[in-house]
Amino acid sequence: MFESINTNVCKKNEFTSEEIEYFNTILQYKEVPKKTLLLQEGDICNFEAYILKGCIRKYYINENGFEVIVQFAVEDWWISDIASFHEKKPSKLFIETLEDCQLLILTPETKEMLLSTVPKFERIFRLLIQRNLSAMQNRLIDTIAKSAQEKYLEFIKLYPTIPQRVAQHYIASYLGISAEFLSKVRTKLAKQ
Amino acid sequence: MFESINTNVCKKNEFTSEEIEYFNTILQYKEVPKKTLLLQEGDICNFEAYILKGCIRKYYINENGFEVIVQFAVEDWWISDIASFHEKKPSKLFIETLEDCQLLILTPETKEMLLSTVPKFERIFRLLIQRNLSAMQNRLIDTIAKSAQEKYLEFIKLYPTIPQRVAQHYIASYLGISAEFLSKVRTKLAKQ
DNA sequence: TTCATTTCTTGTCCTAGTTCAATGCTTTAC
DNA sequence: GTAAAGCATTGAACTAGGACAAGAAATGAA
Repeated sequence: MFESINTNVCKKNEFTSEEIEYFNTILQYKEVPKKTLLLQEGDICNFEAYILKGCIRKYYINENGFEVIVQFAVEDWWISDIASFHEKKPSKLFIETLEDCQLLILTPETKEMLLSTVPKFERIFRLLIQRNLSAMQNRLIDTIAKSAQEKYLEFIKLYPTIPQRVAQHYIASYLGISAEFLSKVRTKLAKQ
Repeated sequence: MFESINTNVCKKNEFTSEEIEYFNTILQYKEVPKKTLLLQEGDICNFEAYILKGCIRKYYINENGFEVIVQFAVEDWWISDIASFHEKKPSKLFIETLEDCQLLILTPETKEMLLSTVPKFERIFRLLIQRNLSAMQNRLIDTIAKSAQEKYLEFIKLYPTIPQRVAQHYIASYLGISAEFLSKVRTKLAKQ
């Protein structure tokens, strides 16, 4: 059960087997059916979830009811609202399972225990956030500088498995274009 | 000279005066004239700069020569390409002073020294990145979900001092709209 | 003070992408 | 197995914002 998280998170063998074992005892296994809201606007996010199996979306609904998908997460990704989790403040986001999911959970308490027991994990999580920030920055740049078609091609190149798993209108919402226009882009591409 | 960085970075008095003093000896003071490139695409970013005085922009130029401003930074902000800095890989970004600047610099070496000597700083820098990530996420959402006028109003609300200091076309580039259209938005707002 | 450079504005025309509505196609739920 | 709901596609009409061009205003350098 822990193989994937151990190889993914503790990649470069900076950890002793005791440390990894401790890490594994800290994690809470959880199964969640599809279409479950793990977090709602206004809640304080009390988890960081590593996905063993399944697919999840994180999204924002603005004052006009307009929905923007902030992140898709599949196997071996983490999902959380970090700001809400760390600062214990109400989230502005929703997190919903799109498929039945198997998760490994850290809570604020267990994460705190982990970090104070094995401080080397600080670095792991900092790298995680850092990579997140880079990815978010690249996405912002693409959102501003690229056409709908370019964004879609970039998306399927970067996340080739996701289009097969999630409804197309979610991808449109992630890319910041209308579902109808994405459909038109796709038929145009198919004709070439 | 160090007052502002000490109150800003070490806010909650988690540090002893020796620790703060050590922090200050680590920082390198630097003056840079306006219109200086601190980082170019392809360089490895070797600094995290805290701005004592001045104004800086960080930007990306895509394959079509299209420019996107990723960040403005003024007094009491940090600026760097974190990904390039930490992973020592070539940057895709440019960083340029817009005014004469006074900076306090961390290099990979001095930061490493700081963190190994006073590990509590790990937390400070993690919080910094975390807030950065939140801000970037909000900006992405606004970029997708808001009209040009809404984005501009949001911008001047969030960063009221910046419009007086930087050329308008830079703000347009930050917002992801053309300079001409921003001008039209502004004249429309002025008429109301 | 002047000439040059950069920035801002305004107008015209154009297009990428939106909105709305209709239709058919897939899932899902009993 | 069928009804209902959710999805994807297509077309027609519309619009926010872009591209280009030309002039005005501001800034700066000598």
